[in-house]
Amino acid sequence: MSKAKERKAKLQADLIDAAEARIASHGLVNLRARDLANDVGCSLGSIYNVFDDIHMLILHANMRTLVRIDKVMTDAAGGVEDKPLDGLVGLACAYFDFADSHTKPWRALFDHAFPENHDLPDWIYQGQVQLLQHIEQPLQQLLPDAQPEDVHLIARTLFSAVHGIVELSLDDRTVGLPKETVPDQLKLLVCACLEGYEK
Amino acid sequence: MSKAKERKAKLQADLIDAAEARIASHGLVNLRARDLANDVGCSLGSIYNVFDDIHMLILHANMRTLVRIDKVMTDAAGGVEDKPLDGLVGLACAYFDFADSHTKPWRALFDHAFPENHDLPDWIYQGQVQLLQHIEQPLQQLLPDAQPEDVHLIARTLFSAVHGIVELSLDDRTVGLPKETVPDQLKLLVCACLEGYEK
DNA sequence: TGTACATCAGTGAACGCGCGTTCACTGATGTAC
DNA sequence: TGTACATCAGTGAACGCGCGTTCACTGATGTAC
Repeated sequence: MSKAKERKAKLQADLIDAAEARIASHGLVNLRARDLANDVGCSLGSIYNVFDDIHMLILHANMRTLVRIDKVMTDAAGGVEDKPLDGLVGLACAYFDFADSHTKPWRALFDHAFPENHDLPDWIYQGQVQLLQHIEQPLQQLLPDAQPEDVHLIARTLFSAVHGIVELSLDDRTVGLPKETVPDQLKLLVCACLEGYEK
Repeated sequence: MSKAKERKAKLQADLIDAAEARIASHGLVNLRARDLANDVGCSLGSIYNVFDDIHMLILHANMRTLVRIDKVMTDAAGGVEDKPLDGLVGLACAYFDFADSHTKPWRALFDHAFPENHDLPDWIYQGQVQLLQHIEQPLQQLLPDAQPEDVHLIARTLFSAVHGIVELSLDDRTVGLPKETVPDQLKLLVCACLEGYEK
C-alpha cells in the first residue's frame, strides 16, 4: 500500500519534471500529454491516474517556477539588508534576469489559461504572495512612516510596473524597451519612484 | 469590376465589424470563423476570398482597438498641454479606464498568438508607436534637458510600467492591485517617478 | 510450500470534439455575335 | 433584342489534423486457505 503510494508520488514527480523540461525547451503552447507520457516512460492513461487533468500538472510545473523566482529574489535581497534602495533595484533586475534567461517557463506562469469555472489552488496564490514579500520588506524600511496597507499596495504597484517593463521588452510583438536597456531603465524607474514616494 | 471591389471591401469591413463585436462580447479565445460568416451572412469560404487567414482578420480588429485607444489618449491629453504632469497622469488613467471598460478587446491585443514565422504587419507596429507619442510629448516638456533618445526610452518605460499595473490588476489569476486602487496608485507612481526623473 | 482467486495499477486504442482551410461545384452576371 | 457561351464570386460539405480524456482490458502482485 505504501509502496503503491511511493510509486504514485514518483510518477507525479517525474511528470512534473518532464513538464518543466518540455516547457523550458518548447514552451507551454507545445506541451502535450502524449509527449510527457513518452518522456517518463508511462502510458498516456497513467497521467490521469495521478493528476486530475493536464491543468493540474501545469500548475505544479508553474509552482516550481515560482519557487525558482523566489530563490533568485532571496539571493538578490541577501547582503544588502541595510541598503533597501539597492535591494529593490536588485530585486527588479533579478526578476528581469530570470525572465530573460528562463523566458518560456516564466511566460508559462502568465499564459496558462486555467479553466474559467475553477479558481486557482491556494498554493499558487501563496507562491505569488511570497514574491511580494521580498519587496515589502525593504520598502517598509524606506518608508518608515507609511501604513502597512500602503506599503502593501505600493509593493504590488512596483512589482506590476517592473513586470510590465520586463514583459513588453521580452515580447517581439509589442513596442517594449530594447532588452539591453532594461536594467538601466529599471534602476532609473525604481530610484526615481522612491525618491518621489519618500516625498 | 469596381462593383466587385466595392463588394469585397464591404465584406471585409463587415467581417472586421463582426470580429470586433464577437471579441467584445465573447473574447478572442471564442472567436470562430463559422460564427463570423453567420454574423455577416456570408459563407465560410467567402472569408478566405477576402482575407488570407483568420489571423489577418484578427489583426484588423485589433487595429481598430489600437485606434480607439489612440482616440482615448488624444482626448485625455487635450486641454492640459500646459500641465504635462497632469497630462501623463491623465494618460495613465485613460489607459486603465479603457482596459477596464473594454477588457476583452484590450486583452486581444496581447493574447493574439500570431504565427511565429511571419512578423507583424507594419501598420500594427505603427499603431503602437502612435500611442507612445502621446507620452513622449509631455515627457519632453517635463524633462527639457533630456536627450530625445532618453525621452523615447523613458516613454516606453512608463508605458510598460502602467501597462503592467493595469494588466495584473485586471487579471484574476495574479496578485495585482485591487481595481479600485489602480487610479490612485497610477497617479502616485507617475508623480513620484517624474519627481525623481527631474532630479 | 502450493494453488486458486481477487485486486487494481497500468495500458493504449478509440472516442469525441473542435475548427481552420480547401475545393469541386453552381448560378448570377457580363460579353460576343 | 435574342442566344450561346465564358467568367468568377460565392458556396458549404468535407478534409485534415490535433489532442485531452476515457474505458474495457491485462497482467503483475497480493491474499486466503
